[in-house]
Amino acid sequence: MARETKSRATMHDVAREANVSIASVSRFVNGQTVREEIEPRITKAIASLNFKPNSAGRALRASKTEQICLSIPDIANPVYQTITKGVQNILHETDYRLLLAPRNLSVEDNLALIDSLEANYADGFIFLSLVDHPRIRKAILKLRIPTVVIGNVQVHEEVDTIKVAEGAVELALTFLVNKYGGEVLFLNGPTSTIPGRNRQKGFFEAMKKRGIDGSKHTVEASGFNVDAGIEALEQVQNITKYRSIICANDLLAAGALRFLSNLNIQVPNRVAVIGIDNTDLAKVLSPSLTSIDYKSEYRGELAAQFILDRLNNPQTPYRKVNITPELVERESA
Amino acid sequence: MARETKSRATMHDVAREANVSIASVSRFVNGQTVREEIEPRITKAIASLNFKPNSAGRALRASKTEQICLSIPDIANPVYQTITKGVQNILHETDYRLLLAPRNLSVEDNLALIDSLEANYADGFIFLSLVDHPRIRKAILKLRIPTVVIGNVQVHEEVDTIKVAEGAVELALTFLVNKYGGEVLFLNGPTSTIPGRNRQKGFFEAMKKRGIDGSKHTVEASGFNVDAGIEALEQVQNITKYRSIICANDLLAAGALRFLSNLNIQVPNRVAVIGIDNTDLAKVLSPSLTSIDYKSEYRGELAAQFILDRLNNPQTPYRKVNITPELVERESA
DNA sequence: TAACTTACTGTAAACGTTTACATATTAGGG
DNA sequence: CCCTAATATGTAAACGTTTACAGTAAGTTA
Repeated sequence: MARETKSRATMHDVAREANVSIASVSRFVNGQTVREEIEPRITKAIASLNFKPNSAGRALRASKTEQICLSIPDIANPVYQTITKGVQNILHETDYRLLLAPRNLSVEDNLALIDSLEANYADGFIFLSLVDHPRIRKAILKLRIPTVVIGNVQVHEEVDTIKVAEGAVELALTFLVNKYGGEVLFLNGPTSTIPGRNRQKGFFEAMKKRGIDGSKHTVEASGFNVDAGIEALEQVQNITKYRSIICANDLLAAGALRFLSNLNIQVPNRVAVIGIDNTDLAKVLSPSLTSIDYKSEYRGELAAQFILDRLNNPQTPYRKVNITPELVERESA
Repeated sequence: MARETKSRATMHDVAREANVSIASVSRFVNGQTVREEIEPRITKAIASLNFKPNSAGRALRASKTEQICLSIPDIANPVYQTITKGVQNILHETDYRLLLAPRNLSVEDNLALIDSLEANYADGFIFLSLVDHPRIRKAILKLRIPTVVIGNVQVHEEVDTIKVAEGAVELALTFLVNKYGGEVLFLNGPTSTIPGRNRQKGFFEAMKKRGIDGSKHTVEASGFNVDAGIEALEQVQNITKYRSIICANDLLAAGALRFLSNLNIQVPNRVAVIGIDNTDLAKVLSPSLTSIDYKSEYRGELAAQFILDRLNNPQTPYRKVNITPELVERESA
């Protein structure tokens, strides 16, 4: 029982069948008007031959692939899944397909990916990286396709950018100090990453305002994941001297909750916990996690929309969006 | 400060620069051997012109896109994220790119997607759907590209298939009855879906063996998500007459934990909970979730590998893999 | 009716590769 | 040193679209 073997019908076949030129078929397929008399002939031929325009042919001639490439550090992290979902929400309404680039953890990963885009397999690029490097910035600026950068990469120039405004950690700190008083611990991710650096900076500055040296109240996990969070807290002596913990993302916060639960430390009565990102995870944890909402789905939607806008009109002025983070209160604080 | 404007170098340019024919450049780029004398000339020309072969040109001529399309019902579900990760693990080692199709919840979604693949934008297709329909099965069989079906769709014929063996629910039931005794409630997802039907069938059969009518102990949620799980349990009268709950996936289980925690019902002391899928979520919930491992990452890896194998050798015999589910014990049961 | 505009159609070239085929070069054997 | 076999190269034709251009038909105006 062999698979259907005869090759696909081409536009030529349709043209012959409809007794019309190939140019007319192309125009019809692309939504231009054709003489009333021939339209049904084309429609019929397309249907009877089950014609679908070959995307490679189109891509080659029109240099449009109808593909958008999305680069994220790690698909295992809910925040990137949420961003991906946002991107999909928008692309779904269009003819664009989503190309999901593999995890880009190192500078080399990123450079290789950006470089590969020169092969013209995508019309647009949404870039989201944990790491930052002059060569990455340079490579992005050299790209010939519309690019949106999500995150606080220092790309000053002609690239659409979607950041989250500073002050998220300050927001958390104020909330915790007002509500509970006492000392606050900051459970950060690796400071070798962009969010690690930025969130630490935010914490230090917020603490400084209160006349405290933030570095004495910070512990750095080896990654932005649950296990790293647990391990980092195991290094902290006398955890209960802290009234609350700010975690640099929801996964670290999940680790913190687990760690505290193992020690039978009540959350939030004894120690309060707050996360950052407000991913789906936050609702599901127990106690449910108070978290700073980074509006990830919206950021994804925005990024996709920016790409589409620029594809439609390359003259669109470059946009720099600053998302305002918001605290979402749940049980853990 | 305009973006780099001169267009990309083509193989022609490289050939001219290296003073060699375009065919030689093509052959060199594709790893065939060339005369020792000209190899450095080509290498140098490629570097100096920063040449990257245009993927549309290649795709058109060689009819190979170097893209694999993955279709999943919903990227918000951790189990599909895990499968996606598995696919990425394998593709990452190759030159293939991953195309993530938008959510395919309805029969129409699926048909439109499968149909669109006729446009030849992918070399292979990994299909994973919640719904089943004769037209879908027929459409899959008509596809001209290697296809792997993940899940219990009834495609008997020439398609690689990766299923999870029946008996997962039986496994859970036996475990719970042996450990706790008492009555068991089955919190299912929609029976309009494939997993909903299958898992229900598994439960009914397992109960029948014990002389019990499973339908009296089943509640059906409106979706495979947390909120649907909570809502469904709210309809159950006197939940504490059950000693344990089997949930059709981890998200429903998360809903169950939340529901029980709201009622201050101790898990597992009063009611035990078990999930299916064993996603990352299971470890993070509190209490951590005992779950039936469906080896999702592995299934993703397997699917990708099957595609690659068939692309390398179309004669590869069709494979039907049956994954054995395993119970992973944690705190919730 | 002629002249002009408008609206559509067809021809043919182009997009950047790969590859069949013919030709040129090199190596090997006697 | 010649003949044959093996290997590498170059030419040119595809792959399936889109689109500039020229041409035709139809409609409008005077």
